[in-house]
Amino acid sequence: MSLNNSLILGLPAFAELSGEDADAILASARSSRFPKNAEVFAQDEEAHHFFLLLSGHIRVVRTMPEGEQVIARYINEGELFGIAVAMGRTNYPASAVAAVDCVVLTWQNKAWHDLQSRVPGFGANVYQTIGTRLQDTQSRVMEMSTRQVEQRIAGAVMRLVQQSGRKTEEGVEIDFPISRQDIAEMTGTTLHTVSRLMSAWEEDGIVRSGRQKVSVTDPHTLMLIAENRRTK
Amino acid sequence: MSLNNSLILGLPAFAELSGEDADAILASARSSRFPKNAEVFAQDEEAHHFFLLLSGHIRVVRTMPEGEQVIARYINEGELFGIAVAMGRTNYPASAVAAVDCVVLTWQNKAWHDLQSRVPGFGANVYQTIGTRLQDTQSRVMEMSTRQVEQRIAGAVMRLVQQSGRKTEEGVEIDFPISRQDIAEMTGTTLHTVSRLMSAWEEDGIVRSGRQKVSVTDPHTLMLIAENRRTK
DNA sequence: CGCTGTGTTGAATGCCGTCAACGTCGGTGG
DNA sequence: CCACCGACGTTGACGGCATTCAACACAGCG
Repeated sequence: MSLNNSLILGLPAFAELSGEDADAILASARSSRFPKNAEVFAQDEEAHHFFLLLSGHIRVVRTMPEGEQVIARYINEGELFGIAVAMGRTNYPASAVAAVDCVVLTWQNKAWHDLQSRVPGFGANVYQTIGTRLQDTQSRVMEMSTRQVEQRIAGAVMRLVQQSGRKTEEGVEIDFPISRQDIAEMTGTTLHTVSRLMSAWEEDGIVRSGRQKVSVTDPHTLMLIAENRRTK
Repeated sequence: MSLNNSLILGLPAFAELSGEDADAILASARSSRFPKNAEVFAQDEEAHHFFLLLSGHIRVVRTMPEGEQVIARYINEGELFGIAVAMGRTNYPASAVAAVDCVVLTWQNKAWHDLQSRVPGFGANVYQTIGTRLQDTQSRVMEMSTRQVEQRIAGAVMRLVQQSGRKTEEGVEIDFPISRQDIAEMTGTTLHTVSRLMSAWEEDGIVRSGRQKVSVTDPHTLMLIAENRRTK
């Protein structure tokens, strides 16, 4: 047996699943390793598969005709991604790139129906996931419409440490490599502005950051900045 | 019989539906009229119903804690809306307001399961709708990240006339009342900037507009502006 | 040891938001 | 009918935030 069912039994998408059903589901999946910066799938490519991230972090990126890139989201361990099939799409609307070395489960689209019928609550869970992503994206539109750059960057960094933070001796660190350019592509600004603001925050002891690395040492103040309630 | 099944038989969400099934589905629905500016449901309110717009236009609005508003989308005739139940949400994430006098079909959430099992392709159609809305929202994020205000406004106006346009003798007119403020809330800018730019476009013979009314007389040039390819 | 990717910082420009004032339309009530 | 009032629209002046342009520093890697 190649894959152990304990890989998926703890995940929300496969809650309430029996051990033997889990084995059957894993039998139809393929496990693969993607080294850092490898592309799991490419934007506009025909969507024949869907994926589950077992370990690592995936960056989902949309590229415009003129070449500008926007980071749609980061995928965390245990999340489904590339689920074009669930939305009735035939092509991937974005690319998925490994932010670090990753392990990924891959299914063919034709296994979708089997998963829906075999796993209780799978469909509901998936559609809730999509719904959550829609709400997150709407919130991002609101943030870009109503907040200025410093608040948006602070909010983005807060969200990253909340959902992918790792405690260290100097605060909470985003546990994958992330550049100024990446943060700029998440917030609709430039790497220059990100660099300037993060330098200022470092002066004030709010963050510690370096090459592709960001730690938050004073989450409280950073949250105040995100809400534009900081008392200078 | 209070509702005629021809009301819904032509709609994409109810494709491949038999006449008697349609009758049964309508029997579980309630039809109501909402005058202009009436609220169909309110943001954060518990979601007990979902809706289908039979006629009119609905504006979906999200309000921030500080009071700023953002228009998430406009709903056209024949579209489902307020489908929190399909995303596993218990509250509405936005408000829905009638942009003109509207006729709306309302179901209780408990009718959701019945519709899914009785109508072939209903589930797939709904999830495709949600998927499309997610992609649209992502595109909006990209647009706000990479284009400047004039291009964004041009793009928004083009989309409005494409999906809700009505031919008149002086071009294609958006067939519901829309103010400068509304357009600003769709594009993340201010009513002042919208007014200035639309005045300039009117000078150039690209649009004709007045109180809560916008007609596009030169769609080609407006599209060029949206793509930042206009030769001044 | 050079090269590429990443990060920092200064200076100048300009887009567009803010503030302000005024004009106009349409509905409403006396 | 007309006067009033609120919603909507226009336009000018000003200024600030953030981009743009530029130059340099530093790290990791082959």
